[in-house]
Amino acid sequence: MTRSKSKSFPARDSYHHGDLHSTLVEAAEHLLEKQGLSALSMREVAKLAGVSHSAPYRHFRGKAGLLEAVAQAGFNRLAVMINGAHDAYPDDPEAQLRAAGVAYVEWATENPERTHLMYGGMMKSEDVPETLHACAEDAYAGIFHIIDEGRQAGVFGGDDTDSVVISAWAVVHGLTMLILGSGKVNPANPGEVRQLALRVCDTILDGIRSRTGTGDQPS
Amino acid sequence: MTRSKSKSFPARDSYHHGDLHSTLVEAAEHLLEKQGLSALSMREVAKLAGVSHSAPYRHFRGKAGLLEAVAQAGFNRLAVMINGAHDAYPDDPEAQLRAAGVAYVEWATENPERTHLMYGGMMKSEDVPETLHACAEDAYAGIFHIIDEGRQAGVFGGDDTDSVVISAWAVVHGLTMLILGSGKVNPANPGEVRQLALRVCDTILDGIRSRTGTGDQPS
DNA sequence: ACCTGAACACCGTTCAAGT
DNA sequence: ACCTGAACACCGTTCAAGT
Repeated sequence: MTRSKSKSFPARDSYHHGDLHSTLVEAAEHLLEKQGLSALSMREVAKLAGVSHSAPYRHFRGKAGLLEAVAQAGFNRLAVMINGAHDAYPDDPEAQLRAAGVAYVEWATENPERTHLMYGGMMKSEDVPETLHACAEDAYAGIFHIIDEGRQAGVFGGDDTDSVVISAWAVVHGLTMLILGSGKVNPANPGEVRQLALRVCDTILDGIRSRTGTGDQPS
Repeated sequence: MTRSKSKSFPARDSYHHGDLHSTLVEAAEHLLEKQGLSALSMREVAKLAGVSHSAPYRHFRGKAGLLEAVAQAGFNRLAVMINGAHDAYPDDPEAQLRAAGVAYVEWATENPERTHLMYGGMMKSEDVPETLHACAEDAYAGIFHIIDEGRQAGVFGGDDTDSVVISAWAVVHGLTMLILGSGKVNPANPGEVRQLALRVCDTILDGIRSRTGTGDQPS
């Protein structure tokens, strides 16, 4: 059982590793979800990737740089999910928002360590790099797009789109944190997670729906 | 500048330390907010408290135990704030909820590292101890109390109190995480934080207000 | 250009020994 | 009962040297 070459992280066929950069990111994601952030060591990641413990430093600016790459990948995934929800329900902003919310909560509760990482659980907020903010911005833009279209169609109200977006994102993300942290809900029970997510989405929809109900609104 | 005895963490006057337990918690809180979680070491906490690096192990079950105590203190603080908001606005559930929400967001943005710690950013969720859940439960009970009274008074609607509580807590906590993690808002600008918190509270209040508006509701 | 292995300073934790 | 200091295994990071 000397798992020196696992299926997911194959050994290279030469002195140089073909694509060590992404191999390291995958290894880090794997160890992160398996052992938790506090037990994640650079040396273990390198060992799992099949290289010496100093090799990663040619590809990332230390441990923080590697974790930053993992967080970025998470935000990119989020943006893809949100845009997918938008495209799946054309001309139905409520359904788009519900689908995006449920997908977010489901993914995040299935990948708790990555989620915590993405929201800065391990770096002093001052030195969170700008590239990470840019990735979060992409996901934010997806929600903004859904809500902005919904407001133009007269489905959603609110004074300005940004504050509606913030409220919508906040409930969904807050629910996720409560599920992960409270012990009141078993994250491994997909039905319960989904039901909670739907309920919370409905509450926020009740809060942001246009009050006129006619489809047009005061300029 | 050999700050071997600071004002906040005074040296003891004998071989035994009078109250090392709480001195260590205070030292940990201080270093946590100053340097961030990843830079917090047990040895530094001990040095700041003025004892040898092995002394803390008589009082806490390792580093995890010390951080657990810090997180517990945070939840207790939260519960006090929520109950304070309740008592400050008798018979006005909307004002109670707004006050609790704003107080929460303000405290959490001023103490970002402690907040991340409380929500499990550094422990595998499986082994978050039961005592921590109990403290979170106290804070949860405070919100529950406000919303339950509001529902009985006909101010709030919803199918069951728990799901309303979850939505309310989620927006507020989610907003906090967004402020800390997004870089879109400067947490050091109290006016902006307060304004955002109020807007988000109003959105959720719009979502949970009773639809009858008369003060009584179907049993 | 990319990877290795020795080296350094640090860390968490334990345990016999001191007061 | 509480605290110390040496000890151990580990970690992040650097750097001359190898391919």
